[in-house]
Amino acid sequence: MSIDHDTPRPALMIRLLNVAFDDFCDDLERRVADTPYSDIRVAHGCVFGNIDPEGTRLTELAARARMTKQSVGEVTSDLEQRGYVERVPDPSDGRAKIIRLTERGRAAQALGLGLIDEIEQEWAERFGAERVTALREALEAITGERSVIVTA
Amino acid sequence: MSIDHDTPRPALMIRLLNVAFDDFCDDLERRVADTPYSDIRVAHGCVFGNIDPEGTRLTELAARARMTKQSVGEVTSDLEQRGYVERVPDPSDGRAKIIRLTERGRAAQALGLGLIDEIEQEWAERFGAERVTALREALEAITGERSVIVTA
DNA sequence: TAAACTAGTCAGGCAACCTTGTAAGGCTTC
DNA sequence: GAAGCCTTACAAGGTTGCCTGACTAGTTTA
Repeated sequence: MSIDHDTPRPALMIRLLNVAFDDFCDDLERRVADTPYSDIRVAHGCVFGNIDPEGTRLTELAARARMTKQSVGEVTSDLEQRGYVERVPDPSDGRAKIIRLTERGRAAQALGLGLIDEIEQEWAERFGAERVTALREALEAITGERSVIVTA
Repeated sequence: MSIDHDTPRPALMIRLLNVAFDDFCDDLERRVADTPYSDIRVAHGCVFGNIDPEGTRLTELAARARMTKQSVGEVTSDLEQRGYVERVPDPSDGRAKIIRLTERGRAAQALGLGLIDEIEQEWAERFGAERVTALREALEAITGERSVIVTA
C-alpha cells in the first residue's frame, strides 16, 4: 500500500477537529486569565459546564463529563479549596454529597460561559455567521449534543 | 451576574468540539487496534500526520504538530524503537537528522490515513454528506488548514 | 438481615505534554 | 580563522490531567 504524494491532500478531519478545539481552548484560557478568576483552568470546565444550579452529585457530574468519578473528584477538591464550590451532604442519601457552586463559583461560571459564547460570536464575525451556524449544526448532529437543559 | 436557567441552553461550542474530537479519536483507536499496527497510539499521529515522504527534521515536525521538539522527539524515539521510523543524518546539515518512515512505517501511515478518511466517510453516510462537507469547510476556514501539500 | 449494589475516597500509575540545561555543529563578522 | 551567536538534537526532571484498583460507608433488595 502506498500514498499518492503528488496530488495535494485535503487536511485530515482529525487534525481539523484537533486544531479547532485547541485554538478554542487557548483563546478561552487567555480570556479567563484577564478576569478575577485567572486561577481557573480549562480542566475545571468538567464541573462548571455540567453542574446544575441547585448542585449535582459527583457521579452525575462524571457521567456528564464522560470522565471517571475520581478525576472529577480531584477537580472538585481543587475548586473547593479555591472557594468555587462546596460539598454538602445530600439529605436524601447519606452516602452522597451534593457539589454546589458558591457565590464566587456562580460568578465565575457565568463569566466563563459568557466568554465561550463570545468566542463563538467572534468566529461568526470573522469567518461568517452561516459557516459557524453550519459548524454548530453539524457538530450537534454528530455528537448528539443538542442542548443542555439546566432547569432550576 | 447570574444565568437564566429556565431557557434551555444550546450546547457549548467548546463541548461540541471536545466531544467530536474525542469520539473521532476513540473510533480511530478502535480501528487501529484491529490492524497489524495495534501498537500505534493516537499520539503517534504527530509524526505520521506531518512527515514528508522523503523524511522531515524534528524541528519541522514539531512546528507542524504545534508541539515542542522534545515531545515530538520522544514520540519519534518510541516509533524508532518499534521500527516505524529511522533517524538518518542530514547530509546538508551536520547537526540535523532526518526522520524518515521505514517500509513498515509507510504501510502503517497509509493504513492510518485511510482509516481517518473512512471515519469521515461514515460520518457522511450517517449524518449526511452535506453536513460533513459543511463541517469540513467551516473547520478549514476557522483553522486556516486548507490542505496538506506533501510533495515527493 | 444478609447479599448485592451504589456513592465517594484513597493510593498509585501513566501518557503526553512541558521547562531547563547541555553538547555539538554551522553561520557570520571582523 | 577565531569568537560569538544561532540552531539542532538530546537528557533529566517536572506537571497536568487523566486512569485503574481497592476500599469504606450507606442503601436497596430478597
